[in-house]
Amino acid sequence: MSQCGGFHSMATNCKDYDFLQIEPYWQSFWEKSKSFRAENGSTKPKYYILDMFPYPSGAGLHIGHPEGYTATDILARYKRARGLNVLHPIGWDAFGLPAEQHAVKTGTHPATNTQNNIVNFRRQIKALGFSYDWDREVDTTDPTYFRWTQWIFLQLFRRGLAYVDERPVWWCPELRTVLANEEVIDGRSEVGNFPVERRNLRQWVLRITAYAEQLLDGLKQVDWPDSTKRMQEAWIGRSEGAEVVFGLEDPSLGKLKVFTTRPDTLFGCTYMVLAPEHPLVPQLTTPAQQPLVDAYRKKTANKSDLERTDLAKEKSGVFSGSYAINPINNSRVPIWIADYVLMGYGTGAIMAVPAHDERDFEFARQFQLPITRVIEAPDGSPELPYAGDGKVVNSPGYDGLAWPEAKKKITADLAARGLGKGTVNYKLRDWLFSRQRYWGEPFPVVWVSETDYRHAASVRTDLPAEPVTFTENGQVHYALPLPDAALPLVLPDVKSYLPSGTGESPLANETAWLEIWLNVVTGASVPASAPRPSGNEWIRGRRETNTMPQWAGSCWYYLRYLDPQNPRAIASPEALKYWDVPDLYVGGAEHAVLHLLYARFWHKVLFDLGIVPQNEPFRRLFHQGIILGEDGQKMSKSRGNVVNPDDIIRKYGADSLRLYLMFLGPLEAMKPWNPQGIEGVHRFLRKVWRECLTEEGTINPRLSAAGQLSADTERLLHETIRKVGEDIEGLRFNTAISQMMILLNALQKETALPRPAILDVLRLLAPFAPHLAEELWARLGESGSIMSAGWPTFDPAKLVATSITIVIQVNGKHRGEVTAPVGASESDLLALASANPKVSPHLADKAVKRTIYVKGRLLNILV
RNA sequence: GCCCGGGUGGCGGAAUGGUAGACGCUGGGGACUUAAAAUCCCCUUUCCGCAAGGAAGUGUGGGUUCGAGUCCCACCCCGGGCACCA
Repeated sequence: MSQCGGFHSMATNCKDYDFLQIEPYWQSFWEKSKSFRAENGSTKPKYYILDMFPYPSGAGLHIGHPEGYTATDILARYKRARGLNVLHPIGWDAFGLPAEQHAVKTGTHPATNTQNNIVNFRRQIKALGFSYDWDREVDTTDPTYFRWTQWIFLQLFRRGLAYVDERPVWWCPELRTVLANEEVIDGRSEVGNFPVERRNLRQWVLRITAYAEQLLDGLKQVDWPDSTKRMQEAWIGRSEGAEVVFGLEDPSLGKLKVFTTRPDTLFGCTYMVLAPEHPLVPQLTTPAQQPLVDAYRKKTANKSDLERTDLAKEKSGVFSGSYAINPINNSRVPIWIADYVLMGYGTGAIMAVPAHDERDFEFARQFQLPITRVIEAPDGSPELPYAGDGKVVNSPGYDGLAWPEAKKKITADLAARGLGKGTVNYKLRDWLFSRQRYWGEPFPVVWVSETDYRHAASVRTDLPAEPVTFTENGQVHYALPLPDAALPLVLPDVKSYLPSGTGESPLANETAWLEIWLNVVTGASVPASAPRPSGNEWIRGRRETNTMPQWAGSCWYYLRYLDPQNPRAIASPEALKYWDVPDLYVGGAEHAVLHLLYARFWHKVLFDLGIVPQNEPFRRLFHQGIILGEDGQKMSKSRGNVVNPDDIIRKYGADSLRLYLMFLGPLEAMKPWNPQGIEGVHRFLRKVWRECLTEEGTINPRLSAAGQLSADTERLLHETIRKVGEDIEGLRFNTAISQMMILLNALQKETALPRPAILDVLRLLAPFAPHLAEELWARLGESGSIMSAGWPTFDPAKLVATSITIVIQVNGKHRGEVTAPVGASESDLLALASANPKVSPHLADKAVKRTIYVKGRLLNILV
C-alpha cells in the first residue's frame, strides 16, 4: 500500500497526477494479484506473444528494449481485454562473453555478476509496468533450464547432427576463443572489435546443412518481413547446377570434379581452377611448376580471409603444369591454381568460362587465357563477359538452344555417360557450435577409448548410428554422450576464468572435473584420481572442455515458457499443443539470420523427433526499428547520446515513456529520440486526468450519467474505438495514440461529459498507459481492475454521418467544398457546386464536359 | 558490384489513386495571474497580396490518369544486408 493510502481502498488518493506514487502502487497491485498469469489447461482461446529476451548486460536496459516490449505489452493487454488467455513471458539470455570477461577481470564467478544484472533488468522492466507472467521467467544459465539445452543437444547428437571436426576457424587472440563466421565482421571480432586469424582447431559442428532445403522451404509459410526472408534465403544460398567430371591428361591421377551452375557453357571452358587447398594440387603440379605453386600456396595460406575475398584486388594464380580433358568435346584445358576459388564451396574446383563469367573473364585477361563465346546475346552485341539470356553457339550438337534448355540437355547427356549429374549446392555451412569458454553450457559428452565405447554401445541404446570420433596423436577418441538422466552437467568452480590459450577452455585446468571414472549406464562420475569404483560399467574418460555458444539457450526458450517448471520434459505435450507457437514474435532485425535461423533449425529437428507439433517456430515476425540518439546517430556510450529509461520514468513516469515510444513513429521505423517530444504525450495524459478528477482529486462534476455527447463527438468516439482496435491489431500504435488525442480534444470541448464515454476512453488507453487507466478507473468508483472490464465496442450505425462534406474540384483543382445530405445525388452536388461562391467563378461561361464523382468524398467537374 | 528499405514543413511524422502536412514538438501572439508555473485560445510549408484570394509544393526528370506523396520508367541521395559461393 502506498504511503498516501486512506479513503480510496483501491487506488492512491493523490490530488494531481503523481505518477511516482501511482505507478509503483499499481505495479505492486498487479504483482500481488498475479494479474498477468497465463493459465495452462484453460478452455479459453490462447494468444502467445513473444519478445526476444534480453542479454542482461551490466549497462542495464537500453531505450531500445522498452520499444519492442511496450508494443507487445499493448497487444498483450489488448488481447486480455478481448478475453483471450494471453501468454506474455520474459527471461534472460544470460550466458555470454561480457559476463565472462568481467569474471576474468575481477575473479568473481560470472554467475554472480549475471544475477546482479538480472536483478537490475528485472527492476527496470517492472518499473515499465509490462504485463509479464513472472512465474514463467526463464534463465538460460539456470541448471534446470540448461539441462534441457543439453538434452536437445543430445537429441541432435543421437541423430548424427552433431560431429567433431578439425577445421580452420576464426581464432581471436585477444578473446582467446574461436568465433563463428557470423561473429566476425571485416576481419575483426563483433565483440570487442579485435583482430582475428585462421587456426585449425577441433570443433563441435552442427549439421544445419542437412536442413538447408527445409529451412528454405519453410520460409514460404511464415508471415515475416520480406527483407528478413530474403536475407535467410540469401544466407542459405541455394544454387542448382551440375557436377561435371573432367578427365586428367595423366589418367593415373584420377578425375577432377567441378560444380557449375552453367553446364550449358561447357564448350566455353578454356581452363580449370583449383583452390590452393585442393587435395589434388600436389599431384597435378609438374616439377617445372613446383617452386611457383609452392610459393603461391604458402602465400595464400597466410592470407586472411579479408585479404582473400577483397574484390578490389587483382586476381592471382599460378599454372599447375597439368591439363584436364573436357568431357563434352575432349579438348585439352590447362589447370590453374587460384585463390578466387574457395575450397569450402562445391568441390573446390571450377571449370572457367571466361566469356560468360565476370571473375573468370578477369582472370583470363590477366593471364592471357583464351576466351570462347558460347552464348549469343539476343541483340548480337559482341561484348564480353556476357551473363545474360541467349542462345547457345559454338557448341556442336546444342547450337540454337536457349541456355536453360541446353543446361538440361547437357546435364542429362553427361549423366548418361556417367560424367556428371545435376546437383544442388548451398552457401550455408554447418554451424560451428563450440566455444573455448567457461561461461556456457558444458557439452554432456565424455571422450573414451574405442574399447570402452564398444562396451558402452552394448549397454546403451541412445548412441548415434555412427560414432563421433576424433584423432589426436594417432589415437582415436570416441564421443560418449551422458545418459539423459545424468543431466544437467553443471559447470565446476574454477580457479581462473582465463581460457587456457591453447584452444581449450578454462575447464581444461579442472582435473577433478575433467578426468573421471564414468558410469556408462547412469552417467555418474568420480574423479580419476580416486580408485575406480567396482563394477564393469565404470570406464575412464575425459570430459569435453568446450562449451556451447550463446545461441544455444535462445534456440528454444520460447518452448520452455509454455511449461517452465516441468522436470520431465522441455514442456508437456498438452502445453505444447495448447499454446502452440507464438502468434507474434517481436525483436530486432539484427537477428535476421543468426538466432532466427538456428532456432528454426532446432525446432525442425524437434518436430522430426515428434516433440513439437509444428515445423516452424515463428509464424509471424515483426522487427521494431532502432531508436537513434537525439543527434540522429546510433546510441552509444562513446557518443554520450544514450537515453536511460530510469531517468525518463523519474521525470515523466512509465506511462508517458510507453506512450512516447509508441508515438515516435511507425514501430518498424528507425527514428531519433527527441527529449522535448515526450512533453506532448505527457500533457495528453494529464489532460485525461483532469477530465476525470478535479484539483482536489475528487470526481470531476462535469462527468454525469445523464449527459449526452454532441452527434459529431459521439461519432468520433465510435470511430476512435474502431480505429484504436484496428491499429493495435496492425501494430500501428502511433496513429492509435493520435486518434485518442483527437478524441480527447473533442471531449474537452463538450459541455457535458457522459460517464460511459470517459470510461470508454480509459479502457482504450489502458493497454498504452495502464497505471493511469487503473488509477482513474478506481477513482471514478468503478470496481475491480480495468483489465477485467473488457474492450469497448463501437456501433457501426453511429459511424454514419447524416451530412457529408464533398470536395469540389474543377479540372482536377480543389476549388471549394459543399455540405450535402448523405443521400445527395451527383446532380444535386453539381447544382450545389455551381451555386457555391468559391466554385462558380471557375465554371462561369463554360460548358460542363464531364463530372467524376467519388461517392461521399469528391466531385471533379471538367469544363 | 548485387539484393532490400526509405527520401513529405524548422523537427518526429499522417494521408483505401480523391482537400498533402492529421496528431505532436518547436517557434510566435494572446487570455488567466501581482508574477511565474500550469492551463486555455489563435497563428506556424513557401512565394505574391493590406485583405479577399491566388500560385507553387511530397529527392530529380519523364509518363499513365479527370485526378499521383501514392502507380510505371530513368536517375540522384540516405540507411540496412550480402559480397570472388562458380
